[in-house]
Amino acid sequence: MAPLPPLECSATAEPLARSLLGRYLVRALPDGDVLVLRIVETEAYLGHVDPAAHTYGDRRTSRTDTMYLAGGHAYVYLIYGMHHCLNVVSGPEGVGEAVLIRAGAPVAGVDRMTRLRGLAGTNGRAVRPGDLAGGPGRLCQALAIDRSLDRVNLTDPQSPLWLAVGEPEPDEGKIARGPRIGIGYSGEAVHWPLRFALRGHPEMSRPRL
DNA sequence: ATGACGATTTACT
DNA sequence: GTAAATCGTCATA
Repeated sequence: MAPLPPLECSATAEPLARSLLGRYLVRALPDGDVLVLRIVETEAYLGHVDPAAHTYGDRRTSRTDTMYLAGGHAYVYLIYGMHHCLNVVSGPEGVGEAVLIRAGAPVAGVDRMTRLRGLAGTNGRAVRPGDLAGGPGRLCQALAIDRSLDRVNLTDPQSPLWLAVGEPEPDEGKIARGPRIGIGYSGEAVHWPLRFALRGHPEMSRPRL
């Protein structure tokens, strides 16, 4: 699979969030296993104008510094003291925008992802759609993504985590949008329709679009 | 130095 | 439906 052209990530967050749908996230583990997820849900965070973004008002801290890198780098942070979230930095260097990867459909390495998620047991319980990577924290756990991958170059196939281009982009009609999840603190921005997903896809997080 | 809180998930009533 | 888990980050002092 071909890597995502770096130029595409210099787009602003909103169009990038749409164009990442249907693309592939490739995780090369230290032991050689390769895990692949097809991206089915994203959210755009618009930077200094966006009350929901970590970079609102151009806030610069040691954590948010990553969001000001050039588009195509990974921004990984810890949330609620226990889950990680993966973002694709967007826009040119110096602009604090990013796209949160909210859900993916398993393509390769399902067994390994199931174990990483702690759903392996022999206790016959079915793994239902969305259990593996239907949510930003689940997705990171399924791909063994943590802070050590912060600032990785996602446009380089040599990286332990990178973005690949596979099938042609989905039709606009297959893309649904709605308000973002979990940002109730952000005033008017609660209503901004910056969440994108492949319409009705079973692996997306709740509520489904 | 301290306190409040979060771009979530899970288990339980 | 509600609540607990759990800690780095950020603002205030």
